[in-house]
Amino acid sequence: MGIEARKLRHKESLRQMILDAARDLFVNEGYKNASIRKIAEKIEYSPGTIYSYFSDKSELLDALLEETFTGLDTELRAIPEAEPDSLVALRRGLRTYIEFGLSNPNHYLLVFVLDENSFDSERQQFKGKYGFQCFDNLRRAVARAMADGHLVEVDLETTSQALWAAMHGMTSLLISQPGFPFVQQEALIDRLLDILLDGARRRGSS
Amino acid sequence: MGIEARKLRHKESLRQMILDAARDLFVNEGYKNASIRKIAEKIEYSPGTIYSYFSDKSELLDALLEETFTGLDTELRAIPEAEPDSLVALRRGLRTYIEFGLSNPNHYLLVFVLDENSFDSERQQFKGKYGFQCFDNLRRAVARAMADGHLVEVDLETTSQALWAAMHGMTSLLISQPGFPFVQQEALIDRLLDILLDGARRRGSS
DNA sequence: TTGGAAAATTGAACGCCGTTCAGTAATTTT
DNA sequence: AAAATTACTGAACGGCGTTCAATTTTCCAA
Repeated sequence: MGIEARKLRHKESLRQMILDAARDLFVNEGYKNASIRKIAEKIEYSPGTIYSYFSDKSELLDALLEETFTGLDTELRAIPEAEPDSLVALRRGLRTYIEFGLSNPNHYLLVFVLDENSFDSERQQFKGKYGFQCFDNLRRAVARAMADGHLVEVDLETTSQALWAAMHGMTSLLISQPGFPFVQQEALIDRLLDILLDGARRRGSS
Repeated sequence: MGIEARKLRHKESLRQMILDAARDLFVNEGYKNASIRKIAEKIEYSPGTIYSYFSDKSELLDALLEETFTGLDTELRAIPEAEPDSLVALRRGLRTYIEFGLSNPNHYLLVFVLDENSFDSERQQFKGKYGFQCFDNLRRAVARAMADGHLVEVDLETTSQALWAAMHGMTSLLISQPGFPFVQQEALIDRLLDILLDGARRRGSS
């Protein structure tokens, strides 16, 4: 059995080597510019070998996305446990989402923005999986803030989706339009959060 | 002189043929999948000919973007003249923006989302030009609503950028995540507009 | 009308790409 | 030691954006 185990360990380690090389190239040169040949050269194997570990280039991408987004999900899950005030927790969740995107711009864009075939709905669905998982965290945070009377109880799903859209917009603009003369980033994010939480807040108590 | 004019007209018409064929392919198959060879075949010329009218593939794209976005700019410019209530005008402008994006998804994504080289800042700047032009319309609408006392007078630029980000987010999510179980589109857009305009509104009068 | 210059167009060629697969090398089993 | 299984190679395929020498077409002066 030790032999089987070693073989398996070797396969695993090569698989990880491929992933590491791929991440480096995807992040630094973008998905399109990172060629299978370059990845193969980096790990000193032939291009063909990669295809016995991953069925195609986009499966490499999927594996990396899963790794990265699992991290965000963990971060988001921790917030409601650490923060008793549900409105503060919601705000922190929204900020965390944006900051994750800004720290992992390539990964973020690849999950939330279609740029390739347009069709291929099978894979598109899969790509989105991680996004939908993270969205659940947002929905729970909104639900809690509504239950606590902080937010007006307009349809939970609609409100959550509207907030997500706004977050996504801020994140993707900051990433993909670096040439635009944005005001100071922190102030801009705070202003959007102010507007959103104010606009969704239950009136009458203040 | 009539000869020169005819030659020029012919060059113009071939240029337009190329653009028409390119638009068709860019929109229907996406920028990446639309190859110069396919465009050439469509107009029954050789691939090389296209390069005596456009310096490269992305210049084709730029020309198409300019055509399309000039249309949006015109639409947006017309709103403040037609709508006396500045708050209603602002809302209509925001809606127009989203609807334009939804009607021209490929063009929208190509202007507002980077997906290619990541670097190449020269062209990135140029691509954004149209977006920035449209942003001016939003800023003017916000300024007017502030001047009329409808919105709280927090920094104009910051508020405008925050609203733009939210719009962009809704637009690009609806375009690029067709697999997500969104609630009814109209209701979702309205809810976001409600939240935003409520969150930015001057308090105390209601 | 015609000859030659100027302009327009061609299409083969270059160096990339993702992907496949017959063949070879390495390893394990018998 | 031979056979069988596994891992890996790298040439090859068809496609891409782009270039450019060669060719065709168009124009005007002689």
